Amino acid sequence: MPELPEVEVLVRHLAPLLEGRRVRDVQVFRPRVIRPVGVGAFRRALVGATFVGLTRRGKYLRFRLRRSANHSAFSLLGHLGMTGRMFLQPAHTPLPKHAAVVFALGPVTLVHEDTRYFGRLSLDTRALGALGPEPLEPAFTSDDLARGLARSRQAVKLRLLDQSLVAGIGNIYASEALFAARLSPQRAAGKLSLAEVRNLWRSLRRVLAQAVAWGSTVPLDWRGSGHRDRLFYYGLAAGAPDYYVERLRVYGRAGQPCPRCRTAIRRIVQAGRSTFFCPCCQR
DNA sequence: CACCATGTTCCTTG
DNA sequence: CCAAGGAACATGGT
Repeated sequence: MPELPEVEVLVRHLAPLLEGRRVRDVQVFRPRVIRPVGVGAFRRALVGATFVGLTRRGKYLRFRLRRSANHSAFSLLGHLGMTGRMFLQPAHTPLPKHAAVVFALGPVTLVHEDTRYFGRLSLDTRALGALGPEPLEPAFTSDDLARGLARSRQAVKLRLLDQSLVAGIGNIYASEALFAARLSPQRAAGKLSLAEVRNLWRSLRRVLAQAVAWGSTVPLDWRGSGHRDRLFYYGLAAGAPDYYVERLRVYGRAGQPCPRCRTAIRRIVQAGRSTFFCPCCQR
């Protein structure tokens, strides 16, 4: 799925475009995507409501809506799963093949499309309660990370994927942060020294912040229908130069030279998922 | 046909 | 209680 940086950039893009728009209609093409179950209740809750805000929490998008000026706002949680996207398109334009849920907003339509339908749109926000701290917030300290890693015999890479330890890190940025910190993904989390944890904490924040900055700079094709590439999840805008493509340093680069020491990047499998690292730099 | 894929949840086994 | 592994979800790319 899009991880914290991709969701953050998407939220910054969408928030001002949604603000003040009223939901005229909701079409649910894939009922399994919505929570709680029940297309009727879902539509009744949303049709007529107005978007008043959009923020990110971990990998979730949190839409805020209001039914009228004297009603209090409520939340709609969005999660993009592995292949989900959200974008606005002009009303009455053809929907993508895998449109799961569509919000008619008058002149524009908000599309949640997802080829694999692992994503969710939910009026139940309890999932947020299970999330750990936001890694880019000042409140997230190296001590928080240390506590999350302490006394665990799990590999540090796997601990970083635990959303209750830190929210928003996925398979790509776990590998990238460990490369930046020069730590082996296979190290037992609880055996890292305090200095190593601090270093990982700094690397994690730097890698995520740089990815957000990069995604905010690169010209993206937000509608992106049909694009599926490694370019920050959405495709490159038409006509944009292609010098943006180099970005990830180890993820997906098995066999290629390490950007630091030229040793071949290795791919291993941890808990059924690929991890990429430099066996020379990362100890 | 084989294997791979930016995620989460649930189940079983040790 | 914890950890590990696998399956499920579902579709497409190589």
